[in-house]
Amino acid sequence: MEMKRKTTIYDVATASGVSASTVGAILNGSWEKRRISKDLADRIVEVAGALGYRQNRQASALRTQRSGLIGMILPLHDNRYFSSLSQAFEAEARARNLCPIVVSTLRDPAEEKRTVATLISHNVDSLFIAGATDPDPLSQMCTQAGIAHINVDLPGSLAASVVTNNYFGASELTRYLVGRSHPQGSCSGIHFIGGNKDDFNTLERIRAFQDVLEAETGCKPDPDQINACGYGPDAAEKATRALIARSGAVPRALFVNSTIAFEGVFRVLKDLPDDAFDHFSVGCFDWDPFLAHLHFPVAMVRQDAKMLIETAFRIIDGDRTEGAAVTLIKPELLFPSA
Amino acid sequence: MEMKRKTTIYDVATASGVSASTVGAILNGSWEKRRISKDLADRIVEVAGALGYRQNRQASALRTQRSGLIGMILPLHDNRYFSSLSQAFEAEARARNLCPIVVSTLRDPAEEKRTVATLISHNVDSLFIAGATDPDPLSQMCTQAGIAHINVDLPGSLAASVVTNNYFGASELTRYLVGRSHPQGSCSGIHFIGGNKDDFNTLERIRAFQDVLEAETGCKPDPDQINACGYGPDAAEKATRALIARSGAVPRALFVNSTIAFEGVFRVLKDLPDDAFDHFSVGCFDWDPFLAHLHFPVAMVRQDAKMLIETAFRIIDGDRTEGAAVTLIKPELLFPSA
DNA sequence: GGTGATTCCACCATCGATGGTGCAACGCTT
DNA sequence: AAGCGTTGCACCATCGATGGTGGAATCACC
Repeated sequence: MEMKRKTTIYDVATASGVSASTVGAILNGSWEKRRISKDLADRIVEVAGALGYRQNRQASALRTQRSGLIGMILPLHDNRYFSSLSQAFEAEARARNLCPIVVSTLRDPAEEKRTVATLISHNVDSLFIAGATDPDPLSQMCTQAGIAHINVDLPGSLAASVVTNNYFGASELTRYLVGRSHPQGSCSGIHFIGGNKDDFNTLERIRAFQDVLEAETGCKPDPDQINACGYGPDAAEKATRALIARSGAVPRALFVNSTIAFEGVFRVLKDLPDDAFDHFSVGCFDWDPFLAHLHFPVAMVRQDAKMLIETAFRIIDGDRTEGAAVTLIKPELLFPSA
Repeated sequence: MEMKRKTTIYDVATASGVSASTVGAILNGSWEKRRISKDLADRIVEVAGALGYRQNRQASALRTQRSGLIGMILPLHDNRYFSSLSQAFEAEARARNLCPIVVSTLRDPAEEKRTVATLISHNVDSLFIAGATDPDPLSQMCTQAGIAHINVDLPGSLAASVVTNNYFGASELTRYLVGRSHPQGSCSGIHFIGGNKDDFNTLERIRAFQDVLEAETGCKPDPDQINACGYGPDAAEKATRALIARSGAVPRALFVNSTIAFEGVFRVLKDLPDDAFDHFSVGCFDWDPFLAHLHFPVAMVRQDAKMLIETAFRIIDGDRTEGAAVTLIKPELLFPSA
């Protein structure tokens, strides 16, 4: 069973007494076009099976300029939203008979460039740039290499983008929070926590937060009600503690900008007395099944990973590099009915 | 900026008036061995940069028999444990200058085979088989193709394996649950939910559950206290409801066999009155940050993804295909102190 | 100046699959 | 039987990078 070298079409050819090109044509399905008899085809397929032949994709790719690989970069795997992007990406790739390569780049622009360079070297047939902190240079690299690509989750200006309608989701979430807050005329005590101000999505959500707050309460939120303290639970925890320490009380409402940030916020909230939540409501942009069932209600905005990916594929398949259109995908709103 | 064909070493060669082999040697770092002057090397590197040259890995792979790709299959992405395996795998791959390909196979043996066949076609330099329902046939495929591989998370009999010490983790978790249950002399009312009886890990955990239950209470658990109702929240939810309906009351303790199953169990528990948890304890094999802070305490066993992957790499790097040794990795125990 | 040792680079076959092209062999027509 | 169209397959160049080998040019030294 041990084999030093993989069996090639030449092995199959000599083993069955036909030419390698014939074997190749049969094994890659183009045998009818090459008018090879079905009898021969069947025989060769059998021999190939017996010899354990498997196509060498690099040789094929070298010749045909198609690798059969499709790449996606994203910030990290260990996150419900991003891993559901992976899952959806994979399903679509599989349906197209492509081998998915999903690599996380840890929100590091340098790592993003390195990774894209690697994927280009491996000749991915197309590339999904998801959640890249700096998508445009990546677009340039792809364009120069002639690789079809698309931005997902975060828009870029040099390629088509498919992103969640953050403004819509954040507006609705803010509206929900304001609706549960008293007194209605004030916007103080309603805070935004998490995310990064360099991040387009966060900016959109902040914009919605501010707009809705002002529209609903008639009061312009103070800058220190908005704390884009980064990703990561630790920063969010610290920010939440500071918030409570500063105001001396629990805020009226919190808009938490990711489940990751929520982890940190939660470390604080879980220790509060139960009655602290009587006039306090919390929302989270992003979804986690357990958040629906904490000892206090949490409103969530769930991004539609499947639709994001499907839409992106539809655009890439269409192959129209028509500028840098941005397609918005509506998120799902999961608000406690109580 | 638009480019129809990627620039090759030949383009760089003609552009700079040297031979392609010289360019190749310079661009892949073997120029010193080939005694090429540093002056020339510098000049070529510059030209290559200006032309936007990127190595064609398929051509390189075809020639050198090393693709620079490394594969891992796993059941699914959208899960904290598996996605942390991905994350750890990627870090190690990156450190070795390999491009990681992680593909989920949805616990489907046929999909596992198809995926491994694809990865072999792409000539991955080595393959991690994580959580495969049927690892041995995959081992055979790899062996025939001469591809180094290793089982992770679930052991196989044809290759080295690195798996969590499930028996240890489940023993400790069961001991914890029993220790909080009353009356101490009985084992009834302590249930195991989730997982699959075809799954080695589940079997190990059940074995530990039974052994510890018997050792601690002196009573052999009834078969219907163990319900490996599969993965997926829905089945677990149904099983939990049935359990409560059957016994007419909340059980004394639940051993939930994954966070996914926990989602289902939780849908039931969250609706129970608070005093239902007075004499009720819950444990979950696998970790989730939010589980630590529900309105009732949850003991968790956290598998050490980083150590699993690092150990597997160490074995693969060592390259000793010494039979099918199984290396056990201790999980972390996260039990509420209260 | 001649011989040998270096230095530095060019030439060329090779990896495996692919597809354009060439060409026997066979069948059919008149 | 000559002419012509088909059928069915073989031949061969090619994709881009790599590394063994050959050899021109320069240098050292007697």
